[in-house]
Amino acid sequence: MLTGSTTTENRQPVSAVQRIERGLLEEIGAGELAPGQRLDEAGLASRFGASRTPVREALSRLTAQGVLVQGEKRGVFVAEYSREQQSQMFEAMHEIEAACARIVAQRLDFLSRSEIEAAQADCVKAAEVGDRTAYLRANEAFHQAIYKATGNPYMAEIASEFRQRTGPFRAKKFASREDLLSSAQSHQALLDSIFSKDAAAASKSMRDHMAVSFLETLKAN
Amino acid sequence: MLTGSTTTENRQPVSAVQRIERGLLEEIGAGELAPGQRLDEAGLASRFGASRTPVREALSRLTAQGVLVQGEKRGVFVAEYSREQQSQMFEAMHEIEAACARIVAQRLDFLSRSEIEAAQADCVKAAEVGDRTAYLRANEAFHQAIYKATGNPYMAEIASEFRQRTGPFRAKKFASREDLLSSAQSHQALLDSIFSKDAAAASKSMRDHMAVSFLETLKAN
DNA sequence: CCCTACTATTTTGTATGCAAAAGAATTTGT
DNA sequence: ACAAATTCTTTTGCATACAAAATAGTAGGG
Repeated sequence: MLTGSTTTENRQPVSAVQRIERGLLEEIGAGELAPGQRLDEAGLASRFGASRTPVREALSRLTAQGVLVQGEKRGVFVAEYSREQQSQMFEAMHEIEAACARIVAQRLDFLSRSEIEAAQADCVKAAEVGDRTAYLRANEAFHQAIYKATGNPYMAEIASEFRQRTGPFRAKKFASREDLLSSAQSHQALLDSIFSKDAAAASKSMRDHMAVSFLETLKAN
Repeated sequence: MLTGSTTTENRQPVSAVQRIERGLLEEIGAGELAPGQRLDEAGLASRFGASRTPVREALSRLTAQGVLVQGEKRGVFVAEYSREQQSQMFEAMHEIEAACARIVAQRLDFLSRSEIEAAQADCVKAAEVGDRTAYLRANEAFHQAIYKATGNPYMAEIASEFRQRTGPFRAKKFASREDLLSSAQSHQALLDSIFSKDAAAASKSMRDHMAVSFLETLKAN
């Protein structure tokens, strides 16, 4: 969304701050750093082979982005959310995703349609062989292709950020091959409505998709 | 949105980082720091009576939030947006605001209705006496009351952040007493539809309100 | 006058040290 | 045995110094 990018777009050396920030984001997204877990400046400095200064800066940036939270007096923790908060986050996410679907239905062009279809084909392939890791990656790419097709970087960024935040608990619903196949099938229904260019239908279809997704996520957590 | 809060909720001393971050946010919002303007670590350190360390941290946090952007090789600048980017930002803002209106129409209760009405009364009062500063403040409070009424802090936070980002160029449309009155009147139409509890009408009404708002902003800039 | 090379200056990223605050452990008193 | 006080340790926020990178300024040559 309105957050700064941590991707290196130019050929600049990656600063220690960026390395640490990125490394932590990956660990949080992968569930290696659990919600509520405390992060330790000195330990991280040692782990990432840097001094406390860039560690502090990376931690501070991540608190500014809401990924980490600062304790009242001391300590920085991985943000955790109650069930109610998760539900509110999903609600907001539903709204954003539905808006994205509507916008895409209105402004779909040949290129973005192709990109979305390619991403869906990857989802289907990964689901059929029951490759969970590949499916998670393909699923993300699928949704990213939809965001890109909005042609609005701000919509794309908000949506991406919600996906990142909800990623760890969302990932738990993809336990079996059947789960993967079901998800990929759900995508197809969604795409049919988007490709119909009926904005209202696309929006509704995305809401339905997200609602099912949320229920499955609740069951899996 | 999903950014960390910079408000001090407990009785903790305000750190230099927080002071600097807040000070810069205020200056940007007030237009005292113009889009594209370069910020200078040493100058800020001197200005805020601190060393470079907290200045760097504050700047880094604000780049993480997208309020500032880092130059390719050096320098930190106030983020600036092309007309197209502003348009995209407004589009995203329209979606969020329309979603907020719909949610409020669905879940309005006595307390939130009262709060919104009180905020609108302040807008009307400020508009009638032609007090621009008071109107800007009341207008923000009005929109904040709507966000609060969603009962969803994530929706509220995204919406607030868009308002903060678009604030400087939006403020320019409130030049005369007539502008203020017109805006306050537009609010009333919006509220009628929200208070009707018709979610679709509320959503549409907010879209209309935002569309007019955007056109006026274009004219004033 | 323009271009290149060199030097000086500025900016950036980070390491280290220090003081204050907070928390944990130990000691003392009842 | 328990509570309060004291001491020790850890954490936090920040200042300062240093080295590397980037930029600006100057001199010399064509």
